Amino acid sequence: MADSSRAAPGGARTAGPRRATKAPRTKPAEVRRAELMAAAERLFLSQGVEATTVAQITRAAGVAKGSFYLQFTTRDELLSALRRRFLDDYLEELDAVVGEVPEDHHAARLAVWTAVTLSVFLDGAAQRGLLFAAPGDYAAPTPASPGGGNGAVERLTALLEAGARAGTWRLPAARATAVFLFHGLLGLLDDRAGVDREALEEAAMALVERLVLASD
Amino acid sequence: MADSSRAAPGGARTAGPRRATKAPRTKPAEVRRAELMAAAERLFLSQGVEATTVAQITRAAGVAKGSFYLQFTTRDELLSALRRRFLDDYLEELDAVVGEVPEDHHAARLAVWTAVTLSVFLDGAAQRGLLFAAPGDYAAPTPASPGGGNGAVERLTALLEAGARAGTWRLPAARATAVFLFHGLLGLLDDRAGVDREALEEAAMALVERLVLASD
Amino acid sequence: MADSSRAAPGGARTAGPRRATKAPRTKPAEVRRAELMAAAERLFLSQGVEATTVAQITRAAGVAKGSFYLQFTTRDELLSALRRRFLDDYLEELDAVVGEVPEDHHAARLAVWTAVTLSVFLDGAAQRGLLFAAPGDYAAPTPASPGGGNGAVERLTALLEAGARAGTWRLPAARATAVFLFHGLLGLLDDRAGVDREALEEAAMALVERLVLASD
Amino acid sequence: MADSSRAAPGGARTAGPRRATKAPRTKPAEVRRAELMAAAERLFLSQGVEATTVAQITRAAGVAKGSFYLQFTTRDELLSALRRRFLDDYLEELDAVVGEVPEDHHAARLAVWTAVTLSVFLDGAAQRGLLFAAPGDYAAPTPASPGGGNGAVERLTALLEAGARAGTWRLPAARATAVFLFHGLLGLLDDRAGVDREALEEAAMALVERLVLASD
DNA sequence: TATGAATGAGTTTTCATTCAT
DNA sequence: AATGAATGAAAACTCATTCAT
Repeated sequence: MADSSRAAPGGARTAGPRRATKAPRTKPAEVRRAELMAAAERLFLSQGVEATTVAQITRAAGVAKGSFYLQFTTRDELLSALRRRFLDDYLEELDAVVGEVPEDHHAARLAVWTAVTLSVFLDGAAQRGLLFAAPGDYAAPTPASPGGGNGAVERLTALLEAGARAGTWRLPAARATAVFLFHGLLGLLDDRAGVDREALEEAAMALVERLVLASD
Repeated sequence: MADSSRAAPGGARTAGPRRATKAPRTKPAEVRRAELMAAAERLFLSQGVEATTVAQITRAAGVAKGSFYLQFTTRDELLSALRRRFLDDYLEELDAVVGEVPEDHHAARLAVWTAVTLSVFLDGAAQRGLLFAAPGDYAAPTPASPGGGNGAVERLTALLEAGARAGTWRLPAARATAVFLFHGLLGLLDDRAGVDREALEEAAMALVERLVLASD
Repeated sequence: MADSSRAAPGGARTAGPRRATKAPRTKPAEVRRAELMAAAERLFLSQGVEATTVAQITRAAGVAKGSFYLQFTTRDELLSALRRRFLDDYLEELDAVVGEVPEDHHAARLAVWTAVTLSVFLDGAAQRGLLFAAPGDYAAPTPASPGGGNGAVERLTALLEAGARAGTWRLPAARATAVFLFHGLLGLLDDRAGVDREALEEAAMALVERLVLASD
Repeated sequence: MADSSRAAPGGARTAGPRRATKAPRTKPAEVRRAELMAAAERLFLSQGVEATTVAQITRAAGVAKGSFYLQFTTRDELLSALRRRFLDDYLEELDAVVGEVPEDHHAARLAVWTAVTLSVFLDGAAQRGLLFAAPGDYAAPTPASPGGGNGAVERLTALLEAGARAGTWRLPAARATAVFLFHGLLGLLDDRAGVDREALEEAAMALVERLVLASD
């Protein structure tokens, strides 16, 4: 602030005792960014998003506070980046795996959609709560916010409609079913107290089948 | 902090000449507490929990900042109180309304459970996101956090099990079904973009029936 | 920031060993404000405006940092307040003292204007540089910023015009003369190296007379 | 840091095949310094000194941040350099132009001094406020700060004294008059609201004459 | 010489909580 | 019980300066 009373910063290493090999202090932006995101993810998980400060993140990442702002303009931007990355990965996997199933195997596609969703949110369980805390975060893109929605429900809706058209199942409201199904699944994940993965997957699959394939 | 039904302290009223008409500055703790909670609820709804300060709450409630701490030891305590109250009201209504249906009318009980849940969360839609933001907030009481759980899933589980025992429906995993159903329902609420209440209730009911009454 | 990880502040006195008499920790806003302004003025004087931090000001005023923001919404607001107060005082004195001289004693009015200006800026010498650092701070109110100007030049211009109309002096451009005179005076103040007050006033007066009463 | 006229280092140019056309990355220190100063001047003008960061300056100059510190040890040093350069140019022109007037034409010398000062500060108007913001920046070198002073007042003082000795005018206090005159002039520049250059110069000249040549 | 990633002290501002009246 | 001035511990973000490459 002052013209002439600015402190003279100093070097100061982070830690590391020797640096025998290389360990360049200066890393590619990509790497730094990834390290910060990883550190943040860990902290968000253990303390919650709100309780985590930029200082903690940089400390955990082993960089100075200022370095954070070399990668993100804002604490919030990090959050968005985390969200986006998680979603992108999820949707990418969804598309890849579902894409391998022949288009007219609707039931199989549904099973695969469910399995992938379950597995992604199981592994990234934490992200789920961390990144989609606000109600509406899973919501469909509305005219008001066309960027909304997360893609998963949209894909599922399309899948359900295709199956309905083909007569694989009968569904009065594909979109509502998709939403119900998606959230039901996530709820299951939230709730899994002492339930092992196997059992969880089995139960989930059964419920999905009941819901979609119900003869009624 | 005190009980609840305490007469408005007006010792000086009978004798003292001034302040004949004005409302008593000293209100029963219960009333103050309720006023603060109401103010907080309003603010949380319009601005979000994080963005609402104690100062704003007391201003809105028309009391001094210090008075807040006469009713709540902490800002967080207010949040808990709000949560607890919402849940208690919900569960109370659930018990009351479901209780009116004969014990052996399982399908009717399920329908009523659904209708009440839907209606409560529709009206208190906002609270939902405000008060149950963290993952696990709906979860069952675990050994780790025995205070967890919200009772709704537990009641639904019991209801589903009773119906299964009676043969009204067949369910391999009552608890999982209850969880799935509950979250699916909430998801539907989150997602309702331009859907009117009627349609929402109808769709929800249909889905619940499909899930539970599925012939399989 | 976090919902539940806020630090619990503590009391902590400022200093004062005993507090035998009264010294209420809680002072009227007016007083606190004045104390902060006084402290700021002192610091601005010795270190410059830019180099002075809010922390320094509150420390000097013997209050906690937060107390600053009870009186000023912003560091800049303090600056404005300081400016405004200085100007108001100056103009008030100008009006009061000049007002005592009969309206048609133009030369006397000019002398009084000069004396007051000199004395005010001598005593508040520092403010001058502190508060009117930006070029244009003394400027006339323009159509663009009608609030601009400091009033002193305007008053002087009117005074000079009156004298010209009365034939006390002849002036081709009253406004320009006023501006020139005002800044010349301030320059003198800036420059006074080892010159005592008496001498300064005498020299200033002589110059003003030369400039305005020049027979030419 | 080096001299100034150094051939563009192009040792590799004759042999190496690449970079045949592009400008040399390595420029003489003088040039770099000048480019940085130019960029800084531009930014200071448009945003203010305080608001301009080293990063902005280097970006505008098309060099890396680190290169700044190859030319200036400090941000403040750049400011000094800018100040010094402006003053040097001004004084140089003053000496050159005034020097062309015969030594005994005191009135003419004064007129020329005024014209040059006016013109320099009119063109470099902005620098004025940017570089001489602090009070005392125009002041005479004092025993306390012997580096102070800007030379202009000193030259004017000498000029006025010479004229007084020659009887061209009578001045009780040459130094005070010089200071008054100099600041009066600058004030005029500051104040010029909608006044064109011509009119400004005319008014200034008239005031200077009144002040110095006053019959009194 | 040139680079720009990295540093970290320092700044303003916010706000839960306390406590003297 | 009620008040609201006072507190001070953070938090987010900036930026002059350094230094390994």
